[in-house]
Formats: sequence, C-alpha cells, structure tokens
Amino acid sequence: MRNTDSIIRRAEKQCASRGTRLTKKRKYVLTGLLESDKALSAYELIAVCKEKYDEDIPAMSVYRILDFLQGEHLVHKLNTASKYASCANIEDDKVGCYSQFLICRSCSKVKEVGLKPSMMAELQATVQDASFKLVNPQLEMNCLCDDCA
Amino acid sequence: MRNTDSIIRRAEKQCASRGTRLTKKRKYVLTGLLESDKALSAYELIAVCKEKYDEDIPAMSVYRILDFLQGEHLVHKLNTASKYASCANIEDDKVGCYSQFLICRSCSKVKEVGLKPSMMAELQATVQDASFKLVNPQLEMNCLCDDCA
DNA sequence: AATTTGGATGTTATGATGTAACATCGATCC
DNA sequence: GGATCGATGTTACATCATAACATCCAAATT
Repeated sequence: MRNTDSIIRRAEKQCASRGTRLTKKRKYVLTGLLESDKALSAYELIAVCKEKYDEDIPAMSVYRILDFLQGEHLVHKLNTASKYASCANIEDDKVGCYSQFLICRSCSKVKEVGLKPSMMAELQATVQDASFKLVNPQLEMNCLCDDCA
Repeated sequence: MRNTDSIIRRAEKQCASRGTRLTKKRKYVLTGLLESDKALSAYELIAVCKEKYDEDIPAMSVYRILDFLQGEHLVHKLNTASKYASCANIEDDKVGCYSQFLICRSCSKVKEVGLKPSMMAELQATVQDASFKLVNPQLEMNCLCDDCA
C-alpha cells in the first residue's frame, strides 16, 4: 500500500519546481487515480470527487486537469480504454522509462510495467523501417486480470 | 496496388465456407477500407459509401457490418484511434500472425506489420508474470508518417 | 408459387467521451 | 487596492457507439 499523502507532497514539490501549481481540485483528481488500482474515466473521476470530497467538478475541468497531470508526467491516458491511470513511477525518480500497460478489459484493473530497452529498440526499428516516427511509445495490452479470467 | 476485386472474391468464398454471407453493403464497407491506406471511422465509411456507391447506410448498420467483418478476420478495429482498417493479410492465407499497427496520429495512415514470435513471447511473458491473461495481442503504436512528420 | 423463417438492415432514441468558445474567479504582484 | 494571468465554470456541441424494436429480403420448405 503506498502512501498517498507523501506522493502528493512529492508531486506538489515537483510542480512548484516547474512553476506550476497542484491545486486542490488537481489533488483530488490525482488522489482519485492514486487510490484506485483500476483506470478511471473522466466521468468516473467526477463521481469519485463528489463522493469523497463532496466537490462538484464539471467535465470540462476534469479533462483540463487530466491534461495538466499528463503534462506533469503524473498521469497516463490509456487510449484503448479511454481511461486514465496514475504513473507507476510516481513514487520514485525513474523517468523516461517506456511502459507496457496491462489493462483488464473487464474491470479496468491496470498494471504498468517497464519496457526493456531491447524490446523498445526492436519496436522502434520496425517503425523506422516503415518510414514512420514513433510519437509515444506506450504499449497498451488488452488483457483479463486473474480475478476476471 | 492490390486488386480489390480479387480480394473481395476471396472474402466472399471464405464467408460462404463459414456459412455467412458477404452482402452488397458489407462489400461496400470492406471495399472502402481496402482502397484506403488510412484507417477510417464508421462515419467516414458512411460518407465513402454515399460518394462511391450512392448508398445511404445508417450508422447502426455500419457498426454491425464492421463487427461482422471483424468476426470474419477481414477487418481490424484500431482502438487507440476509434477507426477501422482492413487486414493486411487479407490477400494471402497467413492467419494467426500477431500484428503491430503503426498509426499516423495526424492523418490516420496505417501500416500493419507482423510481430516477431520472439517479441510476442516476451510480451506474453510479462503479461503472465503480472497475473494477467493476454486477450488480443494487437500492438497499436502512436506514430507520425513521413508525410506528416 | 405461396409460406415460413432467420439473418440483415432500418429507425429512433440515447449514452459516453471529448472539446470549442467565452465568462468568471482568485491568487499573486505591483 | 488594482492589474494580471492562470485556473475554473458554463454552454453548446461534435464524435463514437449501442439498445430496443420494426421491417425487409433471400433461402428453404411446403
């Protein structure tokens, strides 16, 4: 079990050092994702903020907050699921390590696993051979978790 | 340039042998995808069928047709883009070879490339280590094509 | 040929995700 | 206090997708 408070304090400092602010609502959204082992949609996050903090955040704001948190490398968007998850490496200083996301198609449980450099290199090579440029090397894998299987 | 007609005839036979039918509208949708090097959304396919065949197909029908074509392994859904593309191996008999899709985030151009068994094995191993089961090993890579880069 | 039957398609309404444009709020700086 | 600028609110709308029910049509049966 990770300590949400200490992660939030770290994130706060990180934002401050970059000249941005982790506001109250941004904290609520980030905390919602930190305390969930499942990826959540924007609308699910609205519900979480309402239930846990009695805070009404309009959809537009949640999307903006999610954009902000992605920009701060605190949150990932899982495009195949249209849901969001906090970065696994949010607790430590590892940065720039590309990831493989295992997403349960039934319950949205997510695990983020580092991608070996050798794998990354091979995928990258394929992309270059096809005259494409890799923009965001985020591998999302359509899975079932052990509970749902 | 591949021969759309001969592919359609192959697909027709394949359906017949499975006890399904490649109807006129299903052919229109499949042809639309075959003749595009870009992935197309359901609504873009509606427009293509209207322009090329003067055929009005309601959205609901296009989605059903796309489901059917996926079931026949003639079409892929690219989840990260919410668009659809014809199978690259639709011309030959290769089956069951897992794919890596390079998708231009700007213009939706798609290339489907076979995934090496060694890569597949490694990804699969990661999934198992995390107690997940891989459902659909379709790697979608967020790229830019050379034209858009 | 008429009838039946089941899959394919049409219609309507609605849900889910996401964004554009513009208004307002609120913390910090002078 | 007032100016300023980023954060948030409001409204409207675009896009993707499906549920529920009606109808059509082609092949099989009589």
